[in-house]
This record gives sequence, C-alpha cells and structure tokens, in this order.
Amino acid sequence: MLTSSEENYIKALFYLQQKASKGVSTSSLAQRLDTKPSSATDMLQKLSEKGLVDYVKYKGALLSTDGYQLAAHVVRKHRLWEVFLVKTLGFSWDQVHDIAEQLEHVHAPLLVEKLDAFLGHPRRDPHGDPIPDKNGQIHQVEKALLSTQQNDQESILVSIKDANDDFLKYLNQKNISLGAFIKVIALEPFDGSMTVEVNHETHYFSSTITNNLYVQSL
Amino acid sequence: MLTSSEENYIKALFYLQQKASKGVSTSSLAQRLDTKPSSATDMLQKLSEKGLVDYVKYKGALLSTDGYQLAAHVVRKHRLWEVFLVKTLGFSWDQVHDIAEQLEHVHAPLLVEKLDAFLGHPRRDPHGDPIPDKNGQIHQVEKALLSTQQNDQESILVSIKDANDDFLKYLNQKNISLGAFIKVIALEPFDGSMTVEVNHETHYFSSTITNNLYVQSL
DNA sequence: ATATTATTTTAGATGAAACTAAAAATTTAT
DNA sequence: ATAAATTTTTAGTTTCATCTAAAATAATAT
Repeated sequence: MLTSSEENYIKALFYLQQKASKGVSTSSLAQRLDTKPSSATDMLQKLSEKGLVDYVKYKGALLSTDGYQLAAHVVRKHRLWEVFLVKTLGFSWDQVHDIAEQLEHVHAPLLVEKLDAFLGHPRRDPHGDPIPDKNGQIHQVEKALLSTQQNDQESILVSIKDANDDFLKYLNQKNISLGAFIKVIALEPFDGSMTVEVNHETHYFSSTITNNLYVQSL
Repeated sequence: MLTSSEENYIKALFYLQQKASKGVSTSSLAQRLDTKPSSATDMLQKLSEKGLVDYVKYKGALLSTDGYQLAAHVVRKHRLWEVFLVKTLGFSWDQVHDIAEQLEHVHAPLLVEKLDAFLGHPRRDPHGDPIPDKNGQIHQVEKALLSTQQNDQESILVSIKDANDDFLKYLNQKNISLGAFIKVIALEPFDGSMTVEVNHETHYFSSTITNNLYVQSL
C-alpha cells in the first residue's frame, strides 16, 4: 500500500504528464507539490524501485502502467469526495479541494464503491473534470464546438481547437480555463455570436471564439 | 495541530481513563494501541510537553482539560462518520470501525458540522455510544430501568445498577455489554419478566435482571 | 567549442514515530 | 525488609519524508 506522500507524487505525475508528452521534470514535479527538487528526486527513485514510475536520471519521469492505474484510482477518490461535499453536504465548489485532498488518502475499497453508488455514479466532479471508473479508465466523452450548442445548453469546456498564445491570453484574462461551466444564454443567428454564462459571469463570444472552444454537453 | 499518532494516543487515554479513575499505565496504553511501552512513554512525554496530558514518571497519565477537549472532538468525528457509514452508505455496524478510524483524522471543522447537520444531529453512534457535542461535552441522557420500558420500545444499555461479579459474568456469558441495543418483545405482567431482543438475539429476563439494567430510550 | 548558467542528483542532517536492549524504579512475594 | 519479578524509562537504531549544501550533468550563449 502507498503512503500519502507517494500517492501525492503519482497524482501530480498523472496531471503533469497529460500536458507534457515527454518526461516530467524534477523541478516541475517539485513545484507542483510545493517541495524541493531534491525531495522529488528521492521520491522518483523510490517510485521507480517500486515499478510505478519509468524514470531516467536527468531525463524526467512518466508513470508506468501500474502507476497510472493507481494514480487514476486516487483521482477517482478525490473527485467522488468532491461530488459528495458539494452535492450531499452543500459545500461550494471552491471550498472542497483541500478537504478532498485529505479524504482521497483513506484506504477502503468498499467505501469508494458505496460512495459512488450513493452519489448515483457521477461522471464528472463539481469542476467538470471526469471521474475515472473503478478500473482507472477515464471515459473520454464526445466533445463538440461551442458554436454547435443550443440555447440554454449547459456544458463543460474540455479543450481548445487552436491554442495560440493570443487566444489563451484572452481566456486567461477573462479567467476562463479548462473545466469551466458554460451555459448558452442567447444565440445571434446572423453572425453566429453568443451570449454565454461562464462560471456565473456573462460574456459575449464572437463566432471566432465559439468555433475555437470544444465543450462537452451536460 | 495534532498528528494522527498523537490523536490516537489521546483517544486511547480518553477511553482508558473512563474505567480506571487513577492514572493510565504506560503498558495498558501501549496494549490498547498495539505498540510497545517504550513508544507509549515517548509519546506521553511529548503530549505532556504540549500540555495535553498530566504525566508523572512511573505514575501513569491522565488527560488535561485541553487534552480531554481534543480527545472528545476526535471521538465526535469518529462516531459521526460511523453513523454516516451505516445510515447513509449502508455498511453494517461491524464493518465501520476501521474506516472511521481513518476518517476521524481528517482536519476540517466545517466538514464535521455539515456532516452532523446532514445526519440530523445524531446523539448516538451505531454501537449506542454517545456522540460528544461540538464543545466536547458528552450529553448525559436520562436513563431508566429496563423494567419500566413498554412493549416494542427500543433502547440502549447505558449502565448497570448493582454491578456485582455474578451479574457481570452472566451478561458477559450472554455477550451483552454497555451500548447493546435492546428491544422489548413481550412483557409478562404477573412476574415482571420480559422477552427482549439484544443485538438481534432473543433472551428471557426475570424482573431481577430488568430491575438491574439502566437503558436509554431511542 | 568552450564557458556560463540552470537543472538535477548526491551526501549528509533533521524530526516523527516506531523499535530493541539495557538500566532504573516500582511492586510483589518470601 | 530484602529479594525477585514486573513495569517503566532511557539510550541507541531504523524508516520515512523532508531539508540544505555541494557535486554532477545538461542546456545556453557567446
């Protein structure tokens, strides 16, 4: 069984290797976990010994198949607890991360499955992120351009078509990131522009924008 | 903030000092926590430094006011989680202890209060043990002799009037202990005897017995 | 291509929490 | 009351996860 610290490291690798397809650097790992690079090196060596990480000195690390499986399971627990905290106990979505960070380290397989059943087998957490299934599979759902969505349709921002710098800056400045909750308020058929609500704030999007955002319908 | 280990020690002291009114011995503490006496000594010295335990070398230890407060809060969390596991997730009462043992160490005051509210402010856990309130007070509830209970009445065994050895042996042999769930099945008015269900097993109690058991109605 | 800079790893140290073995204190028995 | 047995404490190790400082490697800039 893994320690909490080991679980935190493989979870961080799980996130970081999604972006960078090459090996995850020691420093980025340390930065994400708010620790020092030397500590990250120590842990990478240990996890490599255990066969959970493929690690080459100075070259970076990636999760092995086993490591990925375990990481997905920790993420599953984290996201199920977040759903519980928001849906069952009435927390707001921004209060739950730190609590779920503790709950995810509780080891009790039956608890996870009973919680999942009680919550009605949710497919996404309150931030819109997908919940891995009990085998660690992340159900990749069909995505569509925001421009194809109908009035009142609710969706989650899942990816960006052309991720050029200017566009990312635009999104960043408006505080819009992957996982954002988007609801179509009004469509303008003559130019394809849209009034949308993103995380409780109203925005006007031209067709250039709506044709560049992939969403997943809720 | 206390470590999980420190919390386990003060919780063990909380239980042990209820029975023995004198100082709790190093060995009994070690035995309860399945560890060695030398480890218990180390921890008692640390907790004494922190002002949570009144400890005199070779003489045993008792919780200070602060320590008692903290212990009661850990017990509160443990018992609330047990109620959640049984009532909300459908675990049986004998499966929940080890899981609650982990959940009790999650630090999130708001979580405890929201969980308490969600569960409807329960006063006892699934084993019949009282749940301390948010100030660490253990609400001592009114108790009555089992002989005064009506048909179908459900109650919890809370104490014994005359705790003589023979009677305790009798209870022990029948596997009946404090916290037991008792339901009155049938009353015999002519001699005051009773048919009762104790923890899902049927027993016949004479009036001598029903006049010696204090219960708390549910 | 070599020097400079940045990143990564190693070596050694610290604090928690446990352990074993030996010393000290207390309790029990003769 | 003293000896024997038991309990408790101390002293010294171990493992885990972190740190700092120094050495090794890789990346970059002239």
